[in-house]
Amino acid sequence: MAGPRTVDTPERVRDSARTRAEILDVATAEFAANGYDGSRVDEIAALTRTTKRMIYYHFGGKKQLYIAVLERAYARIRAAERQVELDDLDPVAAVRRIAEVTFDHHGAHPEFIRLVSIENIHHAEHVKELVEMVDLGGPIVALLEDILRRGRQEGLFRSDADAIDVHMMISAFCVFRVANRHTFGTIFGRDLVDPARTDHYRAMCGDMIVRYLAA
Amino acid sequence: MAGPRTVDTPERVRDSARTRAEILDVATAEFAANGYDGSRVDEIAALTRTTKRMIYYHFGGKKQLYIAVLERAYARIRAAERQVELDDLDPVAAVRRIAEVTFDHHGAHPEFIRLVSIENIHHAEHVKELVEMVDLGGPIVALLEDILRRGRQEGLFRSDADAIDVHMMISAFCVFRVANRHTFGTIFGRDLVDPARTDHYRAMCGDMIVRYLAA
Amino acid sequence: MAGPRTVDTPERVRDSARTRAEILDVATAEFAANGYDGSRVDEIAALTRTTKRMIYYHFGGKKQLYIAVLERAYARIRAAERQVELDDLDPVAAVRRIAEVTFDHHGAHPEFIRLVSIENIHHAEHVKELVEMVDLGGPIVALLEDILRRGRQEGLFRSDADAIDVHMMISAFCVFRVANRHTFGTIFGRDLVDPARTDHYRAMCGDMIVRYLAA
Amino acid sequence: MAGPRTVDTPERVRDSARTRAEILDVATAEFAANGYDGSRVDEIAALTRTTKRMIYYHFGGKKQLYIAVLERAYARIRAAERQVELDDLDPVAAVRRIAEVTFDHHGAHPEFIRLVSIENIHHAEHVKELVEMVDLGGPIVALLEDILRRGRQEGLFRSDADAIDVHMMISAFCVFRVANRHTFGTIFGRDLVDPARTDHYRAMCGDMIVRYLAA
DNA sequence: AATGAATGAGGCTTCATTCAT
DNA sequence: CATGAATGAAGCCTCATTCAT
Repeated sequence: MAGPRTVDTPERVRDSARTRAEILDVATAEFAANGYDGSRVDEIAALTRTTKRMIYYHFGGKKQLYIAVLERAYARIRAAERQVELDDLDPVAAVRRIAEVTFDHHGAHPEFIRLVSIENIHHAEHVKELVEMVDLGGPIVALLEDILRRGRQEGLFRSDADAIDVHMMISAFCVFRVANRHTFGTIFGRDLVDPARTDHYRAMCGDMIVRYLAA
Repeated sequence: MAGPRTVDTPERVRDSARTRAEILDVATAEFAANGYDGSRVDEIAALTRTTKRMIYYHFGGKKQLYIAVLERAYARIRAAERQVELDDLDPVAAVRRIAEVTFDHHGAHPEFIRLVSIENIHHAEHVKELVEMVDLGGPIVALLEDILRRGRQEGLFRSDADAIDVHMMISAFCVFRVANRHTFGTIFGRDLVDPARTDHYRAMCGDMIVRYLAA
Repeated sequence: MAGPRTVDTPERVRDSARTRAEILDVATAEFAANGYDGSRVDEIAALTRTTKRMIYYHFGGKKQLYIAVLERAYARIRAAERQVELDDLDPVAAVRRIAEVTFDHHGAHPEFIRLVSIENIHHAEHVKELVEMVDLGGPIVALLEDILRRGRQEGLFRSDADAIDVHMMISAFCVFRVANRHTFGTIFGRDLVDPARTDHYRAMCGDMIVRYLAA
Repeated sequence: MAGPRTVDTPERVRDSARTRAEILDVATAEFAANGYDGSRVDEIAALTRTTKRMIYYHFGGKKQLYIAVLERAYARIRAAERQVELDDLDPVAAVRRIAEVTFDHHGAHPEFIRLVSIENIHHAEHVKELVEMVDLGGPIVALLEDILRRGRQEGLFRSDADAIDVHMMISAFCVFRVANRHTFGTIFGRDLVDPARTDHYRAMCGDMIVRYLAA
């Protein structure tokens, strides 16, 4: 008699995870490229090795797929923030380091920036669902609060410095560079993500926040 | 005593212009609210006193209507920029004034900011068409270049200050506050456009650019 | 007091006729080019120096305009047939002459041929209306009957020769050459209306009918 | 005893093919009846057991459906031509047989003739696409060339006889009878496809080509 | 876990025609 | 005779989703 196929289940599971991941990859690219309404379930399926039915099987529908895409994208930037090492840096250098990490992450992940823009077009309705499950903002705010406290204690930072404000200013610069590169480039003839100018803008971002915070 | 209707624009013409304007108003709101793909020509027409057919008569189609909306929105911010008066201001005050005008315009016109975000989702393809007809960026750049030159001559500004960069930094702050208010507010629990915080952020924007530029 | 404008009416009338003629010219070209359903009232009007309103004023609507076009086209071929002179020709030469006149007329008026094709697509519904007003076929049939009678009497033509059949055979050849030139040319790589081959086909048409009729 | 369903084509596939065929049947009738522009996708769908959506699923659009209709119609006449058997016929009889086969095919397939007329209204743009994929004219021309060669060798046919010309003359007669029956019948009061006259016209067609070719 | 076929609602666009001036 | 604006019906097409196997 044939023995039971004990190895079977794990492989199926692994295939399942792989299928999910592949769908998420393609969907991320599509949603980032075309927006939510501009993306097509058919097209996403066609770019996958699986079929459209699988999207419904694994995710339930277009909207849930989009949320899953968003969740994974936010998870990745949280991971990046978690890996910043700045224990031995003085407050000023630490803030600059955070600005640079944000700058580089956003530069490296334009599709994430686009997803955030798309989310805002949709009044963040999907992120609202995410936030009920995960704390997206806590870590970076906690990090900044610690640095700012030290900086204020040492008399290096202005007394009204606020962690969320600082994060906002850094994000504004880093997000705008990527999110608005097309209109800005078209109108002003300057490509904000031109590699030749990356160092310039990274320094500019650091200068901006450091000078703003100076006591 | 004033006579009746001194301007002799024929009724027809006025009605036509009014119809166009009404469609543009509604379309601006719809496109800003739902994005390009998320907006419905039927819905735009329903919110108008005219019919769907008129949209095609006056504009030609959904895309051309969207471009017309975009054009009018950009025309308005150019008009706002043109009205800034800063002849008698010293360079530092002038830059701060420009930052504040931008800040206030964007705060007052969130639908414009949303249209710009939508444009970037579409890789600025429509703005590219606009730019072939109108110079959207020239005026503000010229204005800033003049101020920066004066500031550098007086030793007030850092020597590497660049007009387009300055405009970018100001825009980043002012655009982000409005464009990303939903995700930011959801994640960090802070409403960036809360009227109670408007003065704070306007000052923050001015500080940011003034300090960045300081020699 | 100003005198009455006595010369006015005649001019208006002449302009009216000219307007009608211009519309008919354009409409003939359009209907022949695109078929009835494929033609656009807007387009016809745009190609005219008048406006769309005039089409409705002068003709009543698209369908009536089409009928007017058809009527004028048929009137012209009747005129051509009327001008054939063959009193002094023997029956054989006369038949050949008629074939050649038909051949040349159809070759010179492809738009007429196309209108006839279009009419057949529409089951000749409009020609049926025309026929109630004008006798479109009588003249040519009478002409042929006369020739055939003489030919039979002289023992030159086969005894079962029939005028309508003869006209049909000639028409088939002359109409097909023009009406089906596009599919035929595409499939067989031969342009049936190539000027270099016109003489060849004209002779072929004459041979065909003369030999068919031979006793 | 016959076994049940010996061919194991899956149900799905058969259903798909049946759906396609049903749509093609209906579409052929509609396009032949109303022309391309006069036909309605909605109407075609309504006359089917499937829905309008399926037309787009299986064919892609109205135009592609029309091309598919055309392709099938041409495939059928090629098949008819292929089945002519005339190995043992002398050249004269062979040419007459070909004329008769064409005559009978066209008489039996008026919808094909109408499609060809419609194609010519559209300047054969769709047939041009077809011709890139299939050789529509080659077979019949090859057949005729062979017969003409034999006839010339035997001194039966005139020396300038050309295969494409012969095909054209036959086609002209057979196509005209069907394609122009409505205008011709209306104008001359004679129904060219009246069954009572079929034999007469078939013989007339044969006579025409045989006499034209005679040495 | 996978697949081709099917579906219904709704999207954008176009047309012939008429109205007000 | 002339004109720009307006209309309503209807056309073609696309989408997210589900069914049968």
